[in-house]
Amino acid sequence: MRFAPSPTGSLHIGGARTALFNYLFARAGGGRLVLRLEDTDFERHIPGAEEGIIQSLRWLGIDWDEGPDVGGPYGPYRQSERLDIYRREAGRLLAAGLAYKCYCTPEELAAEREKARKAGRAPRYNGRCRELTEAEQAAKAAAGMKFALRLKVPATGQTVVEDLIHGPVVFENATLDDFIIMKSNGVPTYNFACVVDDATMGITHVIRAEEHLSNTPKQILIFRALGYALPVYAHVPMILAPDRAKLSKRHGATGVEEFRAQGYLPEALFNYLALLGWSPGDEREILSREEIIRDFSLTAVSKHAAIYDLQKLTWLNSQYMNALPLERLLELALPFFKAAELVGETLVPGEREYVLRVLETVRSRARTLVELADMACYFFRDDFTYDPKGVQKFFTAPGVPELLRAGKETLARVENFGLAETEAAYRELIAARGISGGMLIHPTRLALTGRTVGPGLFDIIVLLGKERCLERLEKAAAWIEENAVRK
RNA sequence: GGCCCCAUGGUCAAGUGGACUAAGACACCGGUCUUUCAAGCCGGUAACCCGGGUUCGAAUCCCGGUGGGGUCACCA
Repeated sequence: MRFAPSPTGSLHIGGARTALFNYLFARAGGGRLVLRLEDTDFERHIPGAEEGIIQSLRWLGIDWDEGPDVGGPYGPYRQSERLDIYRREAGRLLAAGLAYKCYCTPEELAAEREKARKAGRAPRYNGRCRELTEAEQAAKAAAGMKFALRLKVPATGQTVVEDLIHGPVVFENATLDDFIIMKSNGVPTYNFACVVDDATMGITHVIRAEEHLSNTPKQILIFRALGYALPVYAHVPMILAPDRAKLSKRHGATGVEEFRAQGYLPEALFNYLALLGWSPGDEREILSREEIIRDFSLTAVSKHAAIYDLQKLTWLNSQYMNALPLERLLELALPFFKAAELVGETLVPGEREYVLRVLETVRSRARTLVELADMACYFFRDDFTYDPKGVQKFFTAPGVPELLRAGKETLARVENFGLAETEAAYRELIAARGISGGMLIHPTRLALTGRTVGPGLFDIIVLLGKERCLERLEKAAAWIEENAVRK
């Protein structure tokens, strides 16, 4: 099987899901997966797109057995490097009389189409050049006119696509026209290059998005003309944006790279994408790569398009954030921590252990790595500000600075700075003052973190350590006095 | 518009003629836990597009509507 993107942009989740299904099918059935770049349109070619696509696929954990970057016995794997192969195959068709030269200009054809559209007819090529005599052809060639190659399509009969997901899909040949297989610049069109490659690369299964279903009869006709055996087709349903339309840039972040930047985990996206159009048939939703590979089957793929749901992806992401080994989470989170300048380029001795402890206490609250870095912020930096709403709520009562200093003194006296010890000390202070726990705990959290929400207070206290707690409590007390916060 | 595909809650999705008084998940709502916020746990609202057939029996099969999507390039 193969995944064949064109380097005209970044990999969006629709393409990623198609790649994923190819990958799953290959790995489940012991087949080979080949990555092929369809880069015959040099005008839409975007420099760097190929690298971006490869990077996105690898980040997701999808790998392939043959491709432009890893080589293989059927290379090259970029269509732009296979032009001689297409020309050779096209030459065969021409010689066999299965294709012919068309001297019509793009302008003429566009005019024809416009006329057909106005007349309410389907725009079809009229086959004008099909019956050109030798003499007429020679004349046009002598005049230096450029030509494209068209395939002779039978005017009658049917072409049937035997699709693994949809079953047989029948197309009337009469609805097709003599389409172009080689452009006048000597470059093949998509359908032709695709077929030649699938045939010469030994592709047995073509798994692609349903938008290609209507191309398939044309490709089958080319296969037959060339005399190659047909692959098995499976057209997977499309992924639609929440407005039910095909994915496009106006739908915001739909690229794999963007999800990555927003702090989604490859494990979560992999799992989510697999669930879009496929299910194991039971109630399991959180599945490992191995489970998915083991249970995946094309016949279990649904027929209808799916609308992706960011909320469910986010939920899955949070599930993975909580279930992954801490070491793995650290690896994934580190780039985000570095970007937020919570840690430096390299971790100083002991820092790794500290970060792991932070992750452990914070991760159940974060749904993405971006949120994680944000929530971990005050464990690494002192330069936070106090949440204004929190200030209103917890810093305005009279006596708060004094209370915070009392808390400071209390903590200062704790010998063994552990969870039980610090809490016991604080509870004692609360009891001695005859106040409710919240009256001390909330201002303390705000003083220590700048926030009103977060992990349990004593988890924070212990993790920050005595020294920083005392500093921050004093700093907050002074801040309140300086800023004369009053109700 | 022609051709093609599709149709179970807002979304993903189980279901392949009787086990359907239609699973499960996300989201939403309520409760519980609690120093806050999450997480967790418990519970709730919510669906077979419509109309005809076939059948003892239809979410499931057939036909027709309707709706949604895709595609109609010397793009891929």
